[in-house]
Amino acid sequence: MGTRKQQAAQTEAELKAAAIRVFERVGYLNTKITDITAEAGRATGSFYKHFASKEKLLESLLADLLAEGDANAELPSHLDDFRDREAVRWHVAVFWDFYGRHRAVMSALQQAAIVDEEFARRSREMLEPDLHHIAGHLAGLDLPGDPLVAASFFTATLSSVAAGWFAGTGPAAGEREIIESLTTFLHQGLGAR
Amino acid sequence: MGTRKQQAAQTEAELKAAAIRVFERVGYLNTKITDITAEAGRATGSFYKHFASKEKLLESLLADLLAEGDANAELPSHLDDFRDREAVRWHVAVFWDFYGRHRAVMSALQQAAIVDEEFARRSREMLEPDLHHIAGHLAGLDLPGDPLVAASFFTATLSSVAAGWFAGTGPAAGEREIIESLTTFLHQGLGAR
DNA sequence: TGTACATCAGTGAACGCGCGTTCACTGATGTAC
DNA sequence: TGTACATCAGTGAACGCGCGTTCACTGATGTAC
Repeated sequence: MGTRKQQAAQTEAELKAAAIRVFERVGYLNTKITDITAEAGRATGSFYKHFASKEKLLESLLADLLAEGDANAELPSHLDDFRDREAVRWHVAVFWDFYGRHRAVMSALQQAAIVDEEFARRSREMLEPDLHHIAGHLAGLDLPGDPLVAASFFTATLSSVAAGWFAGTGPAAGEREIIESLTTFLHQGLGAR
Repeated sequence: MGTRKQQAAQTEAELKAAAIRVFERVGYLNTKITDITAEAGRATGSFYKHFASKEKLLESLLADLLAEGDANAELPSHLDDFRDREAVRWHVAVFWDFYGRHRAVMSALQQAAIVDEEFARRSREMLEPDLHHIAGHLAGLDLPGDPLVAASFFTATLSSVAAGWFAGTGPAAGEREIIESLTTFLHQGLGAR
C-alpha cells in the first residue's frame, strides 16, 4: 500500500522544510539548490524529482500559504468597522501572526518579486483582494484621501513594519508594544477621531 | 593638459549614467556588467579600469547621492515641529523629491541590501541619523508609542509608499494627491489633534 | 506464497552555460632630452 | 620644435568558477502470473 508514494511525499515535505530553514538563514536569493538538499541530508539530484526549479519550489510553498490564507477568510465574521480601534487592532494582530508564522516564505516572495517579473505580477494580484477588503472597512472615517489610497497606506505600513521587525532591522521593541503602537498609528492615520 | 584624465573621468561618468539607466530598466540585481558597458557603448574590460566590481560601482553612486544628501542638510533651518501639519508636509515633500530624483540608486541600494550583508549594515547606518532626526521633531505630540518607534513608522511608511509609487506598483494616483494624503495620514498617525 | 520482471525514488558525478574577471594588445597622450 | 620612449585608457577575446541541471546507475517497492 503506497509506501513508495508516502516516502516520496515525506521527502518532498522535508525538502520544503529544509528550504524554509535555509531561506531564514541566508535569504531566498542567496539560496542554492545544493544548500537545500544538503540541509535536508539528500543528494542534489533528489531535488529535481520533486521540483522543476527553485521558483517552482517557492510556488509550492506559496500554495501552502494561500491554503491557510483561505482558511483564515472562512473565520467567523470579524470586526469590520475601522472607526472602532478594536477592529484595526484585530486586523493588525491577525496579519502580524500570519507574517510571523510564514516570515521565511513571505520574505522569499518579496525577494523573488524583485528579480522575477512573473512573481511580481502574482504578488500584486495576491494582495489586491486584501486591499479592497481593507478599503471596505473604511466607511464613515474621515479618510486622508481616496479609500484605495488610504488602504494602500495601511497595507504598506503594516507589511513594511512587520518585515522590518521580523528581520530584526526594525526598532528594538516588544511584539505587544509594536502591535499596540502600530494599531494606534494606523487607526489615527485613517482619520478616526 | 590632463586630456587623458579628463577622458577617463568622462568615461567613468558615462558608465555610471549607463548603469543608472540599466538599473531603471531591469533592476540592480538583474544587471550584468556587460549590460552596463553595452549601454555605454564601451568594451567589457573598460568597466574594470574604473570599478573593481558592481558593488564598488554602487558604492560610488551612493557616494554621489550622500554628497547631495549632505548638501540638503545644510538647507536653511526647516520647519521642525510635527504638531504643525506644514512641517510634516515639508519633510514628506523633500523626501519624495529626493527619492524621485534618485529612484534608480535608492532601489538599487535596497536590492543590494537584500543579498549583501555589508550593504544591509551600511543602509541601516545611513538611515539611523534620519530616524533620530525625525524623532527629534515629535515633541509635544500625543505619540502612539516610543518616539523611536513612532519615527520608524514614519520612515517605513514614507519609503515604502514612495518605492511603490515610483515603481508603478502603488495605487494609481497623482503625485500631489499622494503627497497630501500621505502627509495627513502621517500627521494624524503621529497623534496630532 | 514464490518468482521474475517493472517501476520509480533516490544518488552523486559529470556536464555545460552564464557571466565575472583577466590579459595581451592597440593607439593615443604625456614626458624627457 | 622634433624625436624617441613611457604611460595609460580602452579593447574584446579567452579563461575559469559557480551552480543549475542532467543522467546512468542502484536498490527497494510494486505487479503479474
